[in-house]
Amino acid sequence: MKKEIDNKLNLKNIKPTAMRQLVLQVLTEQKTAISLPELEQKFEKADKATLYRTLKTFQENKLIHSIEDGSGSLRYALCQDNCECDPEDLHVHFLCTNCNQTFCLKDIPVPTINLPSSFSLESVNMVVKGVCSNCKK
Amino acid sequence: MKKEIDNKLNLKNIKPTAMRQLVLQVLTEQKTAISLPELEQKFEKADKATLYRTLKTFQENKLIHSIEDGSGSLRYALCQDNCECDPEDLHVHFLCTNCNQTFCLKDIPVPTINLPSSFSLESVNMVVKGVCSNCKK
DNA sequence: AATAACTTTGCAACCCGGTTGCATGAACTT
DNA sequence: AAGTTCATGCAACCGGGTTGCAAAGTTATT
Repeated sequence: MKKEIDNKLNLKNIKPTAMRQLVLQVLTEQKTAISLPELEQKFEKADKATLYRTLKTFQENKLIHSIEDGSGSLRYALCQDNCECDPEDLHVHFLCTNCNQTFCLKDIPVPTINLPSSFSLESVNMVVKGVCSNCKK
Repeated sequence: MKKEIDNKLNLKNIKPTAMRQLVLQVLTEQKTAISLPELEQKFEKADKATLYRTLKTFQENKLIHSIEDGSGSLRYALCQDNCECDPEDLHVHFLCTNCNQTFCLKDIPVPTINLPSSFSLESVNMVVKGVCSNCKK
């Protein structure tokens, strides 16, 4: 619903332009994390750079998070409601080596790592690769 | 020592060409995981494609492992002696956001993840980002 | 309502890591 | 020595990501 989309944007202090509404729409319908090229394909005609910058603003305002998907490219997915993208907020991601989809394992938080005390922690990227349930059959 | 280098190669069934000896030499001296472009710079004149293929054979023969370093590119480091690159053999990597070096945290194994039973596990890429001890001072 | 100031969009171009095709060259086989 | 196989070097390409810049759209100011 249009209202909800605008709401989400407003909540994160993102001006609701047409483009942004559309992109958020797609991200909302999307069950798996999506890459920029994939997002591009969801539109008839859309400019890569604009989408790129849209994702960037979304990420800066913590509406979405990104992960390196384990195959060299970035994927994006909506954050949980009160996610601040701090290490505690992060979950594990799963890349299916067959269908190439990336799943957010939202209920598997990234395990805590005991870094040497001389290292400081900012974020964690954890991607598990394997075969997903759809492809295993 | 030349002998040791050749030994390592032979042990993994890799024909010890001049190029391979040189690359293994560099990897041995290297304390942190190195990227292909970085490796290129270690030589006066060397072909990217050759280095690329050298790394690839090294990896196929489990002499080195690779990780997505958290900034979109791949880095390579020598495997531990009896590493088979199975999930149990893997360790956590650390990317310093300041000096951009990637450290193998050899004594921190990748934590076990309880995947939904419908998912099968092949490998794990875990990169922690933060500031390393050298840069923290 | 008109102008100025700022933001977003679209296009083109670029960068860079990774990768492949192909021809030459080295090493091993008979 | 001829033939096969494998390694190397060069060039070219691909694709994801990123930037500069000018046009279009918004918002603020008078």
